[in-house]
Amino acid sequence: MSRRIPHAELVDRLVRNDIRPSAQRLAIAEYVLATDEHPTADQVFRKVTERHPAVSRATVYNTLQTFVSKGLLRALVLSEGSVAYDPNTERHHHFVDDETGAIEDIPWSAIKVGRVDQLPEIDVREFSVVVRGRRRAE
Amino acid sequence: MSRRIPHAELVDRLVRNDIRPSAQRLAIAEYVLATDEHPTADQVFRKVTERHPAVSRATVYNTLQTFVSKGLLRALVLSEGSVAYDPNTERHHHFVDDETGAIEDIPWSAIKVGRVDQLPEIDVREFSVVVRGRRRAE
DNA sequence: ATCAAACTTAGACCGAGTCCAACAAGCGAA
DNA sequence: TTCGCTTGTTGGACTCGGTCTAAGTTTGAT
Repeated sequence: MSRRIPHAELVDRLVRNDIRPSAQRLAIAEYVLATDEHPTADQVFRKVTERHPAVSRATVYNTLQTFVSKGLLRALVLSEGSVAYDPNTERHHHFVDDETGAIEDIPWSAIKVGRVDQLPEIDVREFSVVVRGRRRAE
Repeated sequence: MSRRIPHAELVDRLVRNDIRPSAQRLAIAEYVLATDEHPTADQVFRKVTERHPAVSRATVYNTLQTFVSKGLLRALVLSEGSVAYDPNTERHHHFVDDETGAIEDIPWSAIKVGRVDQLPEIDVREFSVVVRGRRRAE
């Protein structure tokens, strides 16, 4: 997976979301907006600096936060230890593999959840189901 | 909330779960098994050492892991930053307050979730709904 | 060309959590 | 009892994810 996104399209996505398309941000976007790996910030840092060694840690962290605040990424708090980033900003659920710790998306339609907005005392902003288990041997 | 658990009952719960009731473990259990605060490991450490200053950080972390592996606690990965512990080991969902970051339990019966065990390719060990939002002003 | 705002950098710093080597306690066997 | 093994505890060093800061660079508007 993780199709390559054409440069022009990346620039366009940043600009449309009010983010100046600096070289560093494009380098980060190139990886993180295309991946399906749910990387942590540090994994993004390592991956990006493979190709662009000059990009600093602070820039990666700042940029990820910018992307989240502009809606290009979601921050997930599902994995042990650190926050993971998910370029799939549509509603979906998550599966966490017990063996590997890997996070995968589950389509919204695959699980029915009822009554969440009828909870008294809570203004629901969002909700999702987190499933933990293991991949079934095929 | 957070009723005091009698000493004898604490000892009994540890013993029944194959955990030797050392003084340190009891000091930790006394707080963490009775609280409804969903503390992080470090919060447990600080709370316990208020009363028992000699207990070391390593012991707290070790003990919490022991308690989790023996089923006295659940480890939650919901809060920003670190793992939180929940003495409520019955099935329940969680609500994370956007403003305060506080985690609260939602009764299992309050939300209906369908079709989770019919997911192809996944052996489901557990699942729960995480709701994020804010407490409604009363 | 100038200047301010936005951006990036390296490295210091922080705090949560783990690791380790040494010490202490608990417990069964003789 | 004492011996010796296992289990538990300690504190300090260490790691690692992440933040902060001060200084330098780039950008875009004028």
